[in-house]
Amino acid sequence: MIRLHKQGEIVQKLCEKCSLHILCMPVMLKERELTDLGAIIRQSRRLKKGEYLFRAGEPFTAIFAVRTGFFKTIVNSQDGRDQVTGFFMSGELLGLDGICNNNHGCDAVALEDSEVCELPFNNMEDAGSLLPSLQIHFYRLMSQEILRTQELMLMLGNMRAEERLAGFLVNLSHRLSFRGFAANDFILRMSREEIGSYLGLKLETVSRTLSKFQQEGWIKVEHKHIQLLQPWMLQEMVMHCQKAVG
Amino acid sequence: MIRLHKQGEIVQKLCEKCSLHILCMPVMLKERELTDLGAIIRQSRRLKKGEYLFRAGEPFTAIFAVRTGFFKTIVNSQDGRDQVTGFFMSGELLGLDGICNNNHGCDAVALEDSEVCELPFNNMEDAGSLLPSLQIHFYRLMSQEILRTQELMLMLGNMRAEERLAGFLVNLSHRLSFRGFAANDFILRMSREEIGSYLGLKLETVSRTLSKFQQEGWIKVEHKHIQLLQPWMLQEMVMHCQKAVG
DNA sequence: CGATTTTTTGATTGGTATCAAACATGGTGG
DNA sequence: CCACCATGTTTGATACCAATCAAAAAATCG
Repeated sequence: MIRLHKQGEIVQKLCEKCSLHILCMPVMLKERELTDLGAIIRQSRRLKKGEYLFRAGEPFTAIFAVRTGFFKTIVNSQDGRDQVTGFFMSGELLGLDGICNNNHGCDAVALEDSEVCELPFNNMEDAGSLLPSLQIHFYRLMSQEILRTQELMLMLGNMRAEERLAGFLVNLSHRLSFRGFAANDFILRMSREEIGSYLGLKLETVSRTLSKFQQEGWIKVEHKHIQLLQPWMLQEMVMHCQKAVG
Repeated sequence: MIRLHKQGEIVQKLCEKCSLHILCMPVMLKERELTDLGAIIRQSRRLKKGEYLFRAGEPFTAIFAVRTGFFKTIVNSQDGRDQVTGFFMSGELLGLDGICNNNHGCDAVALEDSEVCELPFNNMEDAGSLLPSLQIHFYRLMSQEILRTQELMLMLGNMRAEERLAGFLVNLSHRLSFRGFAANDFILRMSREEIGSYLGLKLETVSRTLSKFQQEGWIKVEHKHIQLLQPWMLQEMVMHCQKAVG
C-alpha cells in the first residue's frame, strides 16, 4: 500500500484487490518482517496513454502491478507480425515472462493514462527467503498467469469468432466487477484492431460480430461504450457454442 | 540425480539436460545444503502408455519432470471440447499450472511407456527458503512456461495451417536435438488428431499438410516416422510465411 | 486373422479474410 | 470555433483456406 497519497482512501480500496496486496499490507506480518519488507515496493510510476512501460528485449529488473489505468502486452514474432497477448487492469501483474531470460518477452503499453507499482525483482528474491508465505504467493501468481494463457489458447484453438468475442466480453465483465466496477456497462479501452489481434481475428470481423450481438439484443454498442443487456446469452455462447449456432 | 539405478550412466546423461538438474546434482552445493536437499526429489514413477500422471481437478501435491518417455497435457473446456496444450519430453516439467489453485489445471497422459521424477511441492517450498538460488531457478522455469504458451498463442492466432505445422516440426526438432537425439529423423509419439488439437486444426488438415510438405520434398513421412529433408524450408515458412505462400 | 482405430484422399460447404468504400471520430491548427 | 486530416469503424462483395462429410486404405491390437 502506497502511503502519503492525496486520496488515501481510494488508493486503499484499489489496493485491496491487488495481486501484490500481500506485499503492500505489512499489517498482516510480524514486526520484524515489516521492516524488511519496507523497501520491496518502490514508488509508483505514471504513464501517459500510448507510453511503453517496457519493451521486449529490454533488461528485466522489475515486475509491475497496475494501480490505475489499462495496459496491453504485445509479443513480436520474428517476421514482424505481432499479437496482443493480454489486457491488464488495476491489480493485475505485468512482466512475469521476463524472469526467464532476464529480459522482457513482450512490450507493455498503456492504453490510457495509468499508474503502476514497481516491484524490483532483486528485493523480491530477498523477501522470498525471508518470508516463505510470500514466496508461495508469488508462485501462485505465476501459475495463475499460466492458467490465463491456457484459457486463451483454448479460445484461439477451438472457438469461432462469435464465441471468442463473447468469451472476451464475459471475461472483461468478470474482472471489472471483481474490482468493484459495473459488470454490464463499461468502456472498451482498446481498439477493434487490438481486440482482433488478441482473439486471432481481423478488425472487420470484430466489428461485424459486435454489430450482430447488438442486433440480437444481447449488447448495446456505442463506439467504445458497451452495455451487456443479456450477459447470460454471451455466457451461454461460450459454454456450448456449437449448439447455439448450428 | 536418482541414485542406485541399474544403468547409472544413461540416467546421468538424461539428467544433465533436465530442468530440475540443479535440484538433483548436490555436487554443486555446499555440504550443509546437500543434506537439506536430500529429500526433495522423490523416487521416480513409471507409467505405461495411456496412463494418466494426473487429472484436472485432482489435488496438486507435486511437480513432475519427465525422465524418459513422452507426455501430452489436455485442458478440458466447460462444454466438453478439450485441447492439447503441450507435449513434454525428457527433462521437461509438468504440473506448474496446478500451484495456483492447489489442484491440477489439466490432464497429463503418457504417450508411451514413461518415467517421471516427482518433486513434492512442500519440500520445494522449504528448499526455496534454504537456497535462494534454487528459488530463482524455479521462478525461471515457471516464466519459461509462460513464454512457451505465448509462442503457442502466436501460432494459434496468426498462422495458417502450413505455418503452424512447420513451426511444430521445427520446435520438436530443436528440443530433440537439445537432448542429444537426431534433429531431422524422429518418431512422432502423438496421433494426427493430437497434433491437430494442439495446433487448432482438424486431423485431416494435419494429414494433408504433411503430405504436401512431402510432395515439396521438404520432409519424408512414413506413418509416425518423420525425416526433415530441408528443415531450413520449414524454418523459412515459420519466419516469413505470407511471402512463402502468396 | 479379423475387428477397430488411424490415416489418407476427395468433394463440398462455410466461416473468416481480404478488398473496397463510405462514414464517424478525435485531435490539430488556423 | 470550425475546417481539416489522420485514424478508427462500419458495412458490403468476393475469395480463399480449412472444416465437414464421406469413403477407402493402412495400421494396430487382441
